[in-house]
Amino acid sequence: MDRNTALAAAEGNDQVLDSQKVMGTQTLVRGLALLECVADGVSYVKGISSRLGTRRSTTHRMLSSLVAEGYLHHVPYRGYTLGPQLIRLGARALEQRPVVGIARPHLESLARRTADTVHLGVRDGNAVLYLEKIPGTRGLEMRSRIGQQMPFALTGLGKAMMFAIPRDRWRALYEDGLTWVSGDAHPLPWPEYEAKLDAAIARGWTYDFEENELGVRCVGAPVRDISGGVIAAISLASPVFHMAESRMAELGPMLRETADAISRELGWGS
Amino acid sequence: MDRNTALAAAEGNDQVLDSQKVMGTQTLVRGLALLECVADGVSYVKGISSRLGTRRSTTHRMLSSLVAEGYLHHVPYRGYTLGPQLIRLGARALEQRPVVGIARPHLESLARRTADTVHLGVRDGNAVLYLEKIPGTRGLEMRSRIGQQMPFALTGLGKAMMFAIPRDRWRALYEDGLTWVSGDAHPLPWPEYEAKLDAAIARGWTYDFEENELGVRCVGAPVRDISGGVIAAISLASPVFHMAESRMAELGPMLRETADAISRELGWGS
DNA sequence: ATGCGCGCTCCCAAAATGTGGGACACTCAC
DNA sequence: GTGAGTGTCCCACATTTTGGGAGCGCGCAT
Repeated sequence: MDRNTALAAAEGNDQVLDSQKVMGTQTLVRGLALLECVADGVSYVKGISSRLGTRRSTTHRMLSSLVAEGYLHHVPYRGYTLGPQLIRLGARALEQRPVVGIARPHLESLARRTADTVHLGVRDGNAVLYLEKIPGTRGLEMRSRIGQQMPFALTGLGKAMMFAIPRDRWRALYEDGLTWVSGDAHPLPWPEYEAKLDAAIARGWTYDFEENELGVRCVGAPVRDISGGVIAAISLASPVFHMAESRMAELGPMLRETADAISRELGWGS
Repeated sequence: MDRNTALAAAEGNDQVLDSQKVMGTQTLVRGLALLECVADGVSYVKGISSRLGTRRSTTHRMLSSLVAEGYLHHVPYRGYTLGPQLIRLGARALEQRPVVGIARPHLESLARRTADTVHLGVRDGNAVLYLEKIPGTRGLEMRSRIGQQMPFALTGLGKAMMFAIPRDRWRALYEDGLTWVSGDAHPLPWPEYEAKLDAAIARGWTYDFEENELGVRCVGAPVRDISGGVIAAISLASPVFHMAESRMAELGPMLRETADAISRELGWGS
């Protein structure tokens, strides 16, 4: 089955075992892989079938089904793009996360008081997934978007969620984060990173000094649920100009209070 | 296959033939139906399998695959919810629509000048699908959300897109819209509806007087692309209090100009 | 203007894939 | 406790999927 090896190779990491896993749904899994493929901008049959390792006729069959169900949008001879059903389901998926609805008013209050950009994110594998964003009102827009992923270890959000991750896994996440970096980031060297994370845990909130995006600093804090585990994090971000170290130190407690208020609504400490 | 008839009925229009269509992807189509099922809040195995018409073991197999791929989130003995991959793909699907990115600055400008809620939507079957929303700054929040659907014929957005729909299909869309209405809407009777739509076409923008949501009025205008066809629409909405008829008449031309500016960027009239 | 690559739509035999029945351990709610 | 329902196996059967092929049409590049 060269298809499986191809898929495993495409996935890149420890998914090699995955391909062996839940068997009995080849068509379904292939269809989902096809969606990812289109999500990555591969919009023509040839590219898709070569990336999936399926023949043209098989690929066409799946494409037609996905188009018929509204998961793909199709313009003949112009290619395939993600369809309206995915927009709908994506919105539903957000609604179904209790933390989003509960956090929103708290985040709005934070945004009003600080004028900075507010984020809510959860862990998704080795990434942070943004669930909510309230743009700052200083006229300088962050590039982040709901549904976007960022390296877990190199964001204020991710570092706040590190609080609940066993120390022996920090290094792996840190190393993974380095593989994401483009030009405009200067991550800390490891020993310093670890030390700063320890300090953040003692303090109760995290700092990010342009480590992920040049010119942007942020402050983050973890959100916990009824089990006491960290299930999300919030952050405040702004251009360096508005984020002097002294101001960050003032924002920290505010972040932490907001995060704790959300946590309490989720049942934390009750 | 009663599942297919149910699906076809849910789709509403000429999809009845569809169920016979693209065969050879049963597992994929079932898996997608499963996602919709979970999206509708059916989160337990029993409910899902009965709605899909599949046996427990088959349902479990699909569920496990979807969880493994991140399309579903699973808490043992607590049920299934839509997963992070759908949030990601939903966001990508939005990015892949050129109209969203092109319209955004125009919509932001409109929002700043009017302080009302701005919407961008496209047609999705018999519904309007919101692609963008900029909340008004009058403190009164609309319930609408990106990714949400509304009855096509009963919204300012939908009526603006009616401009390009052959007159002989208006009635069907109107009737379909009536099947959506909850308590808080008073749709116009048909003859009046048709007359007002004619007037709107002559004028170049649409009005909606609380027909879809009680207490909310809106003004809409169509967006065209290079082909000249209407591919989207924009609208301004606010509580009745801020939407006197006189003000709506002033907003109309502004809406139309913004819509046309977006259309031109999409290649309209070039 | 012409050609070629590729997209779209059929068909069909072979076989790989998915199905569903059954059994057992476990969890949760009543 | 008890029972309904979930999570996890296994396996023989046959339905479903596969992919090769052939034809037509579109559009890009030369």
